[in-house]
Amino acid sequence: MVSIISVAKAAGVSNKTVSRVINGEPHVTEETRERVEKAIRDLGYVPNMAARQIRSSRSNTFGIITDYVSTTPYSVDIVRGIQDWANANGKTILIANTVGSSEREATIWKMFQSHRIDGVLYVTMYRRIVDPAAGDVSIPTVMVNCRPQTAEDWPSIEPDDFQGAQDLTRHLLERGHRKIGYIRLNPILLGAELRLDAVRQTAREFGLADSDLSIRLGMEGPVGAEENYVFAAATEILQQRDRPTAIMSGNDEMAIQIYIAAMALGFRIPQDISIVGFDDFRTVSMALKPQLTTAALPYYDLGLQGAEWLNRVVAGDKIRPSRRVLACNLIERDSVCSV
Amino acid sequence: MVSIISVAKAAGVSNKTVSRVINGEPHVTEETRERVEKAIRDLGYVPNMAARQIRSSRSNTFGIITDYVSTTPYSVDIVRGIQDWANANGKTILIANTVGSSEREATIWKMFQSHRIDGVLYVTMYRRIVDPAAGDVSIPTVMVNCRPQTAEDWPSIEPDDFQGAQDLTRHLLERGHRKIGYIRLNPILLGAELRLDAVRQTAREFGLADSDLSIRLGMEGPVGAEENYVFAAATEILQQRDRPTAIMSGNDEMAIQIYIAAMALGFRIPQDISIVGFDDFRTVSMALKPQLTTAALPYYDLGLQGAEWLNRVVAGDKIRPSRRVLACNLIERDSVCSV
DNA sequence: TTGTAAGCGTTATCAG
DNA sequence: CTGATAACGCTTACAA
Repeated sequence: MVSIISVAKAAGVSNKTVSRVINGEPHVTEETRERVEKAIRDLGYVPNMAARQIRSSRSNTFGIITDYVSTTPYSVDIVRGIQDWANANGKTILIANTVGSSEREATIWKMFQSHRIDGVLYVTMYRRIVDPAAGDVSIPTVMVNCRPQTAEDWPSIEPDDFQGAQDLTRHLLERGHRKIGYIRLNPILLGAELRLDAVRQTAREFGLADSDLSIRLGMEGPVGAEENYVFAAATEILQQRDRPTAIMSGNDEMAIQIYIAAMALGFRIPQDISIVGFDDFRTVSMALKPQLTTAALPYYDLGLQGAEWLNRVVAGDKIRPSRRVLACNLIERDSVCSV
Repeated sequence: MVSIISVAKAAGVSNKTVSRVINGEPHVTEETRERVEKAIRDLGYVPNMAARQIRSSRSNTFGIITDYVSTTPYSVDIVRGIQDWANANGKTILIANTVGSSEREATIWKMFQSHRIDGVLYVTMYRRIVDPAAGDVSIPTVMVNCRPQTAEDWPSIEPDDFQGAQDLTRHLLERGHRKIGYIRLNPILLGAELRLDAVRQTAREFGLADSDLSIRLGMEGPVGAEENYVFAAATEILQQRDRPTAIMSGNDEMAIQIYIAAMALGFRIPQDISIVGFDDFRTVSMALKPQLTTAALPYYDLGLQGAEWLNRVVAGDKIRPSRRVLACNLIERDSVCSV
């Protein structure tokens, strides 16, 4: 492989001068610079990151450690956000998946160490509280879509499930819906409770009685192997005597079954029954007919801002507050109408 | 950071001996080994990959260059397969997305070079023929889910769309379906033609006339911004006088609209109309009610075997044939019944 | 403005 | 079986 020395020879200068040109340092004649640049081009020289790192002891690399994110369809946008930021800022990204194993997690931290990673983004697929097995390792870390169980040593950045569900509920209430069905997310998920609370609270603010809300459990059990009650729950809600005019789904995926349940009973969407989702998982929300009104999880921005934040932490900034929350914007499509 | 030298001092041996222990080389007394290992543990020593690489000139790193794969829900399993292999074999993975920009692609190849990557996995989200802008760079490469336009310099590994569609068609024909609707994938995709050909050919083999097949275009236009005719096409097919008893969908996602179209017309699935998908995109195929019978794209194995293959290429193996194809297995669920 | 020399943490070579 | 020493490609410190 062609090294800085061959370039120096070809250009008739010292290796240090080549280094200066490569790193855009000042104090190089325009003429020398051009000569060096020509030599670089002619020889096809590409700097060796490993050598650079070993000397400067900064790897310019961030690690992403995640449960399943990068291998699961749901939250890939977090990774995209991180990559875009890294890309724009000349950082390299290393991704590793724990797949839920804490043994594997320990291995990953070691691996990160051996690559002398500058910082870590700890990302989870579902928003949740975690207890990272970092062990003795101390690398600057920012948590994305999750937060630490114990002390707030590490900054975290999360979606605002509460506000998202609030907006969605208001959207319905402002369109005259006074009886609303809600099919709950798996209670294991942190978002489940927040979303449900928001629905309840907002309904109350608009003067609804608790009995105006038909709340049913949609899923239950360990993530990836849950029991699915959505279809049955939707069917039951829709067959009530004084049935709701709108159903809120714990997420977009569950909305598929609500659509099907509604149609099986002969209801038209949205004329007979309005439906909203949550997440804006587009493969579903845009494939449904009519397209689904939902609240978008700010995954891309979570990743982008998480990376940016980590960069600041690595640089030594002490940033407050150490917990940040990003809005879930309402995406209005065609599954809701006024009553 | 604690280096090999501090360990050597602590253990009272030379750096080379430490190196031997770390790399599991022979010719070290059991006793010496233990002393070194203790020192390593006590000091929390972790080898520096960059230093190792600089000396041995092998990075033990593979690069994944992809259009959108790792940032898009569809084919993340390819990446998972690669990561699992890498993980089991002590390789590091660098992922970069071109997002379709060939300018960006050139940058990525440079980046890979500067990390002295051992090999590249060129992965695409949809199966297609590509023309990699590797430029002058020559790193061992294996193509996954795609193949080169020109010479077959690079090995490729792809799903067998033809066989998958064939199995699906047979599955229907063997259950007595004699009139079949087919809603086509976007013709831009390589899989579209293969799947359609398989359907036509298989139907003919079973003695069906061309008129027994109702073939309609489901999508059209640039990927990511296509026109969607699925609902209309399904509705039209189902309203024919002598309507099909089964509809095959170009993929699982499109099947959502076929379900909805069928239900809107009052058909029950599968009693009145059987439906099959393609891909086994589980967020859809398992969320539908009844769950969708489909053919599974072998994404995980594509990744796993692609990585393994690349490893052999890097090691200098000349492997024939240079094009490999993996089966799309039929996944039988509940959306088909016999007539 | 440019060059020399040392050193980063490893592995390779070869001698003991 | 073990160790001294060179070498990898680069940056840093300092000298010219």
